Amino acid sequence: MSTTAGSEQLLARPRRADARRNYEKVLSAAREAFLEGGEATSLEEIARRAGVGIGTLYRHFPNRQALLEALYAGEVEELSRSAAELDGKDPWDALSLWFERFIAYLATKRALADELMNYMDKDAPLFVACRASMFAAGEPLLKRAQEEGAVRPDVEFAEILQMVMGIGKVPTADPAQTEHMLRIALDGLRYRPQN
Amino acid sequence: MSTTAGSEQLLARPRRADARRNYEKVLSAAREAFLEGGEATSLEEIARRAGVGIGTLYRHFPNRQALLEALYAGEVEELSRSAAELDGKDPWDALSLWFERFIAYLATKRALADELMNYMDKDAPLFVACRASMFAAGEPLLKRAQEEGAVRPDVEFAEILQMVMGIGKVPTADPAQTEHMLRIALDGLRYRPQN
DNA sequence: AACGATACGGAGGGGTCCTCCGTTTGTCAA
DNA sequence: TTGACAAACGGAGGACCCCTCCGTATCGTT
Repeated sequence: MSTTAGSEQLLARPRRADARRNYEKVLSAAREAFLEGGEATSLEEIARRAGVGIGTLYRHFPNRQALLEALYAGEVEELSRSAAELDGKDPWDALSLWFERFIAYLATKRALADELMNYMDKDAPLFVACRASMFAAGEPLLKRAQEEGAVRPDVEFAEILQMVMGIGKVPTADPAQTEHMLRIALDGLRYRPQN
Repeated sequence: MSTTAGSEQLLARPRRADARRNYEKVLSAAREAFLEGGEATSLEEIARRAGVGIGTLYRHFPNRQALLEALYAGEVEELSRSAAELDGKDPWDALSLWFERFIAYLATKRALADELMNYMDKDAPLFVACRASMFAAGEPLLKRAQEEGAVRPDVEFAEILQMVMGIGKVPTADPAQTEHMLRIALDGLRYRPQN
Protein backbone atom coordinates (compact mmCIF):
# COMPACT_ATOMS: atom_id res chain seq x y z
CA MET A 1 0.00 0.00 0.00
CA SER A 2 1.16 3.47 -0.78
CA THR A 3 0.37 4.64 2.70
CA THR A 4 3.17 2.64 4.19
CA ALA A 5 5.54 3.46 1.41
CA GLY A 6 5.42 7.02 2.65
CA SER A 7 6.70 6.24 6.09
CA GLU A 8 9.50 4.11 4.79
CA GLN A 9 11.57 7.15 4.10
CA LEU A 10 10.97 8.62 7.51
CA LEU A 11 11.20 5.60 9.75
CA ALA A 12 14.13 3.23 10.01
CA ARG A 13 12.26 0.00 9.35
CA PRO A 14 13.23 -3.23 11.07
CA ARG A 15 15.61 -5.50 9.30
CA ARG A 16 14.88 -9.15 9.72
CA ALA A 17 12.18 -10.71 7.54
CA ASP A 18 9.89 -11.72 10.41
CA ALA A 19 10.34 -8.33 11.98
CA ARG A 20 9.33 -6.54 8.83
CA ARG A 21 6.33 -8.82 8.53
CA ASN A 22 5.24 -8.15 12.08
CA TYR A 23 5.75 -4.43 11.67
CA GLU A 24 3.29 -4.45 8.81
CA LYS A 25 0.87 -6.70 10.65
CA VAL A 26 0.77 -4.40 13.63
CA LEU A 27 0.38 -1.31 11.51
CA SER A 28 -2.54 -2.66 9.52
CA ALA A 29 -4.17 -4.14 12.61
CA ALA A 30 -3.92 -0.71 14.19
CA ARG A 31 -5.42 0.93 11.14
CA GLU A 32 -8.36 -1.44 11.28
CA ALA A 33 -8.82 -1.22 15.00
CA PHE A 34 -8.83 2.56 15.17
CA LEU A 35 -11.25 2.73 12.30
CA GLU A 36 -13.67 0.34 13.96
CA GLY A 37 -13.26 0.73 17.65
CA GLY A 38 -12.44 4.38 18.01
CA GLU A 39 -9.65 6.10 19.79
CA ALA A 40 -9.77 4.06 22.96
CA THR A 41 -8.57 0.79 21.50
CA SER A 42 -5.88 -0.69 23.71
CA LEU A 43 -2.49 -1.71 22.42
CA GLU A 44 -3.03 -5.19 23.81
CA GLU A 45 -6.09 -5.48 21.58
CA ILE A 46 -4.10 -4.34 18.58
CA ALA A 47 -1.34 -6.82 19.30
CA ARG A 48 -3.92 -9.56 19.64
CA ARG A 49 -5.50 -8.66 16.32
CA ALA A 50 -2.12 -8.64 14.67
CA GLY A 51 -1.41 -12.10 16.08
CA VAL A 52 1.61 -10.76 17.84
CA GLY A 53 2.79 -10.49 21.43
CA ILE A 54 2.54 -7.19 23.21
CA GLY A 55 6.29 -7.19 23.58
CA THR A 56 6.70 -7.34 19.81
CA LEU A 57 4.39 -4.42 19.34
CA TYR A 58 6.49 -2.40 21.73
CA ARG A 59 9.68 -3.48 20.03
CA HIS A 60 8.49 -1.73 16.87
CA PHE A 61 6.65 1.17 18.44
CA PRO A 62 8.15 2.33 21.72
CA ASN A 63 4.84 3.80 22.87
CA ARG A 64 1.30 4.50 21.90
CA GLN A 65 2.11 7.82 20.31
CA ALA A 66 4.80 6.29 18.13
CA LEU A 67 2.29 3.89 16.64
CA LEU A 68 -0.13 6.70 15.93
CA GLU A 69 2.60 8.75 14.35
CA ALA A 70 3.56 5.90 12.08
CA LEU A 71 -0.04 5.57 10.93
CA TYR A 72 -0.26 9.32 10.53
CA ALA A 73 2.85 9.55 8.39
CA GLY A 74 1.50 7.51 5.54
CA GLU A 75 -1.93 9.08 5.47
CA VAL A 76 -0.64 12.61 5.54
CA GLU A 77 1.67 12.03 2.62
CA GLU A 78 -1.25 10.73 0.62
CA LEU A 79 -3.24 13.84 1.40
CA SER A 80 -0.36 16.11 0.56
CA ARG A 81 0.11 14.44 -2.76
CA SER A 82 -3.50 15.17 -3.66
CA ALA A 83 -2.69 18.88 -3.79
CA ALA A 84 -0.77 18.34 -7.01
CA GLU A 85 -3.96 17.56 -8.91
CA LEU A 86 -5.35 20.98 -8.08
CA ASP A 87 -2.72 22.97 -9.93
CA GLY A 88 -4.78 23.92 -12.94
CA LYS A 89 -7.94 25.04 -11.14
CA ASP A 90 -9.01 28.50 -10.11
CA PRO A 91 -6.88 29.55 -7.12
CA TRP A 92 -9.75 29.98 -4.72
CA ASP A 93 -11.45 26.77 -5.74
CA ALA A 94 -8.20 24.87 -5.44
CA LEU A 95 -7.57 26.14 -1.93
CA SER A 96 -11.02 25.46 -0.61
CA LEU A 97 -11.21 22.10 -2.32
CA TRP A 98 -8.00 21.03 -0.73
CA PHE A 99 -9.23 22.01 2.71
CA GLU A 100 -12.45 20.16 2.07
CA ARG A 101 -10.45 17.06 1.36
CA PHE A 102 -8.52 17.68 4.50
CA ILE A 103 -11.71 17.79 6.50
CA ALA A 104 -12.97 14.65 4.86
CA TYR A 105 -9.71 12.98 5.75
CA LEU A 106 -10.03 14.08 9.35
CA ALA A 107 -13.57 12.78 9.45
CA THR A 108 -12.61 9.24 8.57
CA LYS A 109 -9.63 9.31 10.89
CA ARG A 110 -11.14 11.18 13.77
CA ALA A 111 -9.72 8.82 16.34
CA LEU A 112 -6.30 9.45 14.95
CA ALA A 113 -6.79 13.18 14.68
CA ASP A 114 -8.02 13.38 18.23
CA GLU A 115 -4.91 11.93 19.72
CA LEU A 116 -2.65 13.73 17.34
CA MET A 117 -3.94 17.16 18.27
CA ASN A 118 -2.51 16.60 21.72
CA TYR A 119 0.95 16.27 20.28
CA MET A 120 0.61 19.08 17.75
CA ASP A 121 3.30 21.20 19.37
CA LYS A 122 5.69 18.34 19.94
CA ASP A 123 8.74 18.14 17.74
CA ALA A 124 9.15 14.45 17.08
CA PRO A 125 11.14 14.27 13.85
CA LEU A 126 8.45 12.34 12.06
CA PHE A 127 5.91 14.91 13.07
CA VAL A 128 8.01 17.77 11.84
CA ALA A 129 8.42 16.00 8.52
CA CYS A 130 4.66 15.58 8.21
CA ARG A 131 4.01 19.20 8.93
CA ALA A 132 6.55 20.11 6.31
CA SER A 133 4.80 17.86 3.85
CA MET A 134 1.47 19.52 4.55
CA PHE A 135 3.01 22.94 4.12
CA ALA A 136 4.64 21.99 0.86
CA ALA A 137 1.27 20.88 -0.43
CA GLY A 138 -1.02 23.60 0.87
CA GLU A 139 1.00 26.75 1.20
CA PRO A 140 1.42 27.29 -2.54
CA LEU A 141 -2.33 27.05 -2.94
CA LEU A 142 -2.78 29.82 -0.41
CA LYS A 143 -0.04 32.00 -1.89
CA ARG A 144 -1.54 31.67 -5.33
CA ALA A 145 -4.97 32.66 -4.07
CA GLN A 146 -3.52 35.61 -2.22
CA GLU A 147 -1.59 36.85 -5.23
CA GLU A 148 -4.72 36.74 -7.31
CA GLY A 149 -6.51 38.76 -4.65
CA ALA A 150 -8.96 36.01 -3.84
CA VAL A 151 -7.75 35.76 -0.25
CA ARG A 152 -6.90 38.54 2.16
CA PRO A 153 -3.18 39.06 2.65
CA ASP A 154 -3.08 39.08 6.47
CA VAL A 155 -3.42 35.35 6.99
CA GLU A 156 -0.78 32.66 7.13
CA PHE A 157 -1.01 29.07 6.12
CA ALA A 158 -0.13 27.71 9.55
CA GLU A 159 -3.03 29.36 11.29
CA ILE A 160 -5.52 28.39 8.63
CA LEU A 161 -4.37 24.82 8.88
CA GLN A 162 -4.90 24.89 12.61
CA MET A 163 -8.27 26.54 12.24
CA VAL A 164 -9.40 23.92 9.78
CA MET A 165 -8.13 21.14 12.00
CA GLY A 166 -10.04 22.59 14.91
CA ILE A 167 -13.24 22.66 12.90
CA GLY A 168 -12.61 19.21 11.55
CA LYS A 169 -12.27 17.82 15.01
CA VAL A 170 -15.72 18.94 16.12
CA PRO A 171 -17.90 15.86 16.30
CA THR A 172 -21.11 16.31 14.29
CA ALA A 173 -23.97 14.01 13.50
CA ASP A 174 -23.98 14.99 9.83
CA PRO A 175 -20.82 15.65 7.79
CA ALA A 176 -22.68 18.45 6.03
CA GLN A 177 -22.62 20.41 9.27
CA THR A 178 -18.86 20.26 9.41
CA GLU A 179 -18.68 21.28 5.80
CA HIS A 180 -20.87 24.28 6.43
CA MET A 181 -18.72 25.39 9.33
CA LEU A 182 -15.69 25.06 7.11
CA ARG A 183 -17.31 27.12 4.40
CA ILE A 184 -18.14 29.91 6.82
CA ALA A 185 -14.63 29.94 8.21
CA LEU A 186 -13.05 29.89 4.76
CA ASP A 187 -15.29 32.71 3.64
CA GLY A 188 -13.55 34.66 6.37
CA LEU A 189 -10.44 34.39 4.26
CA ARG A 190 -12.17 36.36 1.52
CA TYR A 191 -13.63 39.03 3.74
CA ARG A 192 -12.35 42.58 3.28
CA PRO A 193 -12.71 44.94 6.26
CA GLN A 194 -13.03 48.19 4.29
CA ASN A 195 -15.06 47.61 1.19
CA MET B 1 -19.29 31.05 45.17
CA SER B 2 -21.66 31.82 42.39
CA THR B 3 -20.22 29.06 40.26
CA THR B 4 -21.64 26.39 42.49
CA ALA B 5 -24.91 28.18 42.94
CA GLY B 6 -25.59 27.47 39.31
CA SER B 7 -25.37 23.74 39.64
CA GLU B 8 -27.52 23.67 42.73
CA GLN B 9 -30.65 23.92 40.66
CA LEU B 10 -29.58 21.25 38.27
CA LEU B 11 -28.05 18.67 40.55
CA ALA B 12 -29.80 17.05 43.48
CA ARG B 13 -27.27 17.95 46.13
CA PRO B 14 -26.56 15.60 49.03
CA ARG B 15 -28.51 16.08 52.20
CA ARG B 16 -26.48 15.42 55.31
CA ALA B 17 -24.21 18.18 56.57
CA ASP B 18 -20.96 16.26 56.18
CA ALA B 19 -22.03 15.11 52.74
CA ARG B 20 -22.69 18.65 51.60
CA ARG B 21 -19.33 19.71 53.01
CA ASN B 22 -17.49 16.95 51.23
CA TYR B 23 -19.31 17.63 48.00
CA GLU B 24 -17.98 21.17 48.03
CA LYS B 25 -14.51 20.06 49.06
CA VAL B 26 -14.27 17.66 46.17
CA LEU B 27 -15.60 20.19 43.71
CA SER B 28 -13.15 22.88 44.67
CA ALA B 29 -10.25 20.46 44.89
CA ALA B 30 -11.12 19.37 41.37
CA ARG B 31 -11.28 22.94 40.18
CA GLU B 32 -7.81 23.59 41.59
CA ALA B 33 -6.33 20.36 40.37
CA PHE B 34 -7.53 20.71 36.80
CA LEU B 35 -6.29 24.28 36.69
CA GLU B 36 -2.84 23.30 37.88
CA GLY B 37 -2.21 19.79 36.72
CA GLY B 38 -4.05 19.67 33.42
CA GLU B 39 -6.56 17.22 32.14
CA ALA B 40 -4.76 14.09 33.25
CA THR B 41 -5.20 14.56 36.98
CA SER B 42 -6.44 11.35 38.53
CA LEU B 43 -9.52 11.14 40.67
CA GLU B 44 -7.46 9.60 43.45
CA GLU B 45 -5.33 12.73 43.48
CA ILE B 46 -8.41 14.92 43.65
CA ALA B 47 -9.82 12.89 46.51
CA ARG B 48 -6.51 13.18 48.34
CA ARG B 49 -6.44 16.96 47.86
CA ALA B 50 -9.97 17.21 49.13
CA GLY B 51 -9.03 15.19 52.20
CA VAL B 52 -11.64 12.62 51.33
CA GLY B 53 -11.64 8.92 50.52
CA ILE B 54 -11.97 7.81 46.94
CA GLY B 55 -15.20 6.10 47.84
CA THR B 56 -16.66 9.38 48.99
CA LEU B 57 -15.72 11.06 45.76
CA TYR B 58 -17.53 8.37 43.85
CA ARG B 59 -20.54 8.62 46.11
CA HIS B 60 -21.01 12.19 44.93
CA PHE B 61 -19.86 11.81 41.34
CA PRO B 62 -20.57 8.39 39.86
CA ASN B 63 -17.75 8.75 37.34
CA ARG B 64 -15.13 11.07 35.99
CA GLN B 65 -17.46 12.66 33.52
CA ALA B 66 -20.00 13.49 36.18
CA LEU B 67 -17.42 15.45 38.09
CA LEU B 68 -16.42 17.36 35.00
CA GLU B 69 -20.02 18.11 34.19
CA ALA B 70 -20.62 19.48 37.64
CA LEU B 71 -17.64 21.80 37.28
CA TYR B 72 -18.83 22.76 33.83
CA ALA B 73 -22.31 23.67 34.95
CA GLY B 74 -21.23 26.53 37.16
CA GLU B 75 -18.73 27.99 34.78
CA VAL B 76 -21.04 27.96 31.83
CA GLU B 77 -23.75 29.80 33.69
CA GLU B 78 -21.28 32.50 34.56
CA LEU B 79 -20.32 32.87 30.93
CA SER B 80 -23.91 32.96 29.80
CA ARG B 81 -24.70 35.67 32.28
CA SER B 82 -21.99 37.85 30.80
CA ALA B 83 -24.00 38.18 27.61
CA ALA B 84 -26.44 40.44 29.39
CA GLU B 85 -23.87 43.22 29.67
CA LEU B 86 -23.58 43.37 25.90
CA ASP B 87 -27.14 44.44 25.24
CA GLY B 88 -26.46 48.08 24.47
CA LYS B 89 -23.53 47.64 22.11
CA ASP B 90 -23.48 47.50 18.35
CA PRO B 91 -24.89 44.11 17.28
CA TRP B 92 -21.79 42.93 15.49
CA ASP B 93 -19.45 44.06 18.24
CA ALA B 94 -21.61 42.40 20.86
CA LEU B 95 -21.61 39.10 19.04
CA SER B 96 -17.90 38.97 18.38
CA LEU B 97 -17.07 40.21 21.86
CA TRP B 98 -19.11 37.47 23.38
CA PHE B 99 -17.37 34.83 21.31
CA GLU B 100 -14.04 36.31 22.28
CA ARG B 101 -14.97 35.86 25.89
CA PHE B 102 -16.03 32.37 25.13
CA ILE B 103 -12.62 31.62 23.64
CA ALA B 104 -10.89 33.19 26.60
CA TYR B 105 -12.98 31.03 28.86
CA LEU B 106 -12.07 27.93 26.92
CA ALA B 107 -8.40 28.88 27.11
CA THR B 108 -8.33 28.90 30.89
CA LYS B 109 -10.35 25.72 31.11
CA ARG B 110 -8.82 23.83 28.27
CA ALA B 111 -8.58 20.63 30.26
CA LEU B 112 -12.27 20.85 30.93
CA ALA B 113 -13.15 21.78 27.37
CA ASP B 114 -11.09 18.92 26.01
CA GLU B 115 -12.98 16.27 27.86
CA LEU B 116 -16.29 17.96 27.33
CA MET B 117 -16.03 17.98 23.56
CA ASN B 118 -16.17 14.21 23.66
CA TYR B 119 -19.57 14.33 25.27
CA MET B 120 -20.96 17.18 23.18
CA ASP B 121 -23.63 15.03 21.59
CA LYS B 122 -24.60 13.22 24.76
CA ASP B 123 -27.86 14.12 26.40
CA ALA B 124 -27.08 14.06 30.07
CA PRO B 125 -29.71 16.34 31.62
CA LEU B 126 -27.17 18.68 33.08
CA PHE B 127 -25.52 18.99 29.73
CA VAL B 128 -28.73 19.78 27.97
CA ALA B 129 -29.41 22.49 30.52
CA CYS B 130 -26.01 24.01 29.91
CA ARG B 131 -26.48 24.07 26.20
CA ALA B 132 -29.82 25.76 26.71
CA SER B 133 -28.18 28.35 28.86
CA MET B 134 -25.58 29.07 26.22
CA PHE B 135 -28.25 29.38 23.57
CA ALA B 136 -30.30 31.72 25.68
CA ALA B 137 -27.29 33.94 26.05
CA GLY B 138 -25.80 33.88 22.59
CA GLU B 139 -28.60 33.29 20.14
CA PRO B 140 -30.23 36.69 20.66
CA LEU B 141 -26.91 38.33 19.90
CA LEU B 142 -26.73 36.49 16.61
CA LYS B 143 -30.35 37.20 15.71
CA ARG B 144 -29.88 40.87 16.40
CA ALA B 145 -26.79 41.01 14.20
CA GLN B 146 -28.59 39.16 11.43
CA GLU B 147 -31.60 41.46 11.54
CA GLU B 148 -29.35 44.46 11.24
CA GLY B 149 -27.70 42.85 8.24
CA ALA B 150 -24.31 42.59 9.90
CA VAL B 151 -24.30 38.82 9.64
CA ARG B 152 -25.31 36.65 6.72
CA PRO B 153 -28.69 34.97 7.19
CA ASP B 154 -27.70 31.40 6.28
CA VAL B 155 -25.97 30.55 9.55
CA GLU B 156 -27.34 29.16 12.76
CA PHE B 157 -26.19 29.71 16.27
CA ALA B 158 -25.52 26.06 16.97
CA GLU B 159 -23.01 25.66 14.21
CA ILE B 160 -21.21 28.87 15.03
CA LEU B 161 -20.92 27.79 18.61
CA GLN B 162 -19.41 24.51 17.52
CA MET B 163 -17.09 26.23 15.12
CA VAL B 164 -15.88 28.57 17.82
CA MET B 165 -15.42 25.69 20.23
CA GLY B 166 -13.35 23.86 17.67
CA ILE B 167 -11.11 26.83 17.18
CA GLY B 168 -10.86 27.42 20.90
CA LYS B 169 -9.70 23.90 21.44
CA VAL B 170 -6.68 24.22 19.17
CA PRO B 171 -3.63 24.42 21.38
CA THR B 172 -1.50 27.44 20.51
CA ALA B 173 1.64 28.86 22.02
CA ASP B 174 0.27 32.40 21.96
CA PRO B 175 -3.37 33.30 22.73
CA ALA B 176 -3.16 35.93 20.00
CA GLN B 177 -2.97 33.15 17.43
CA THR B 178 -6.24 31.70 18.63
CA GLU B 179 -7.80 35.13 18.57
CA HIS B 180 -6.68 35.68 15.01
CA MET B 181 -8.16 32.38 13.91
CA LEU B 182 -11.40 33.36 15.60
CA ARG B 183 -11.42 36.71 13.84
CA ILE B 184 -10.96 35.09 10.45
CA ALA B 185 -13.72 32.60 11.09
CA LEU B 186 -16.09 35.25 12.41
CA ASP B 187 -15.38 37.43 9.39
CA GLY B 188 -16.82 34.55 7.45
CA LEU B 189 -20.12 35.41 9.08
CA ARG B 190 -20.03 38.78 7.40
CA TYR B 191 -19.04 37.58 3.98
CA ARG B 192 -21.52 38.01 1.16
CA PRO B 193 -21.17 35.65 -1.81
CA GLN B 194 -22.63 37.97 -4.46
CA ASN B 195 -21.35 41.47 -3.85
C1' DA C 1 24.95 -27.54 10.57
C1' DA C 2 25.94 -24.40 13.90
C1' DC C 3 26.25 -20.09 15.95
C1' DG C 4 25.55 -15.20 16.94
C1' DA C 5 22.53 -11.50 16.48
C1' DT C 6 18.02 -10.31 16.14
C1' DA C 7 13.36 -10.59 17.33
C1' DC C 8 9.49 -12.78 19.88
C1' DG C 9 6.15 -13.19 23.74
C1' DG C 10 4.04 -12.73 27.93
C1' DA C 11 4.52 -12.20 33.00
C1' DG C 12 4.31 -8.57 35.89
C1' DG C 13 5.04 -3.53 37.80
C1' DG C 14 2.81 0.60 38.36
C1' DG C 15 -1.08 3.39 37.36
C1' DT C 16 -6.13 4.45 36.57
C1' DC C 17 -11.16 4.09 37.05
C1' DC C 18 -14.59 2.34 39.59
C1' DT C 19 -17.19 -1.13 43.02
C1' DC C 20 -18.24 -3.12 47.22
C1' DC C 21 -18.99 -3.37 51.83
C1' DG C 22 -17.65 -3.04 56.78
C1' DT C 23 -17.32 1.03 59.71
C1' DT C 24 -18.39 5.63 61.25
C1' DT C 25 -21.26 9.65 61.82
C1' DG C 26 -25.17 12.81 61.56
C1' DT C 27 -30.02 13.33 62.66
C1' DC C 28 -34.17 12.92 64.92
C1' DA C 29 -37.59 11.02 67.90
C1' DA C 30 -38.35 9.53 72.45
C1' DT D 1 -29.64 13.16 76.64
C1' DT D 2 -29.69 9.08 74.54
C1' DG D 3 -30.41 5.45 71.38
C1' DA D 4 -31.16 3.72 66.91
C1' DC D 5 -31.08 3.82 62.06
C1' DA D 6 -30.42 5.81 57.72
C1' DA D 7 -26.86 8.16 55.41
C1' DA D 8 -22.30 8.76 54.37
C1' DC D 9 -17.38 7.50 54.76
C1' DG D 10 -13.07 5.20 53.28
C1' DG D 11 -10.03 2.14 51.30
C1' DA D 12 -9.05 -2.64 49.71
C1' DG D 13 -9.28 -4.75 45.56
C1' DG D 14 -11.01 -6.04 40.64
C1' DA D 15 -10.51 -4.98 35.90
C1' DC D 16 -8.09 -2.68 32.62
C1' DC D 17 -4.23 -0.11 30.55
C1' DC D 18 0.59 1.28 29.30
C1' DC D 19 4.98 -0.22 29.24
C1' DT D 20 9.50 -3.03 30.73
C1' DC D 21 12.25 -6.95 31.18
C1' DC D 22 14.25 -11.04 30.02
C1' DG D 23 14.20 -16.01 28.92
C1' DT D 24 13.18 -18.29 24.57
C1' DA D 25 12.80 -18.92 19.63
C1' DT D 26 14.01 -17.72 15.02
C1' DC D 27 16.64 -15.77 11.13
C1' DG D 28 20.63 -15.30 8.34
C1' DT D 29 25.24 -16.15 7.68
C1' DT D 30 29.40 -18.75 7.71
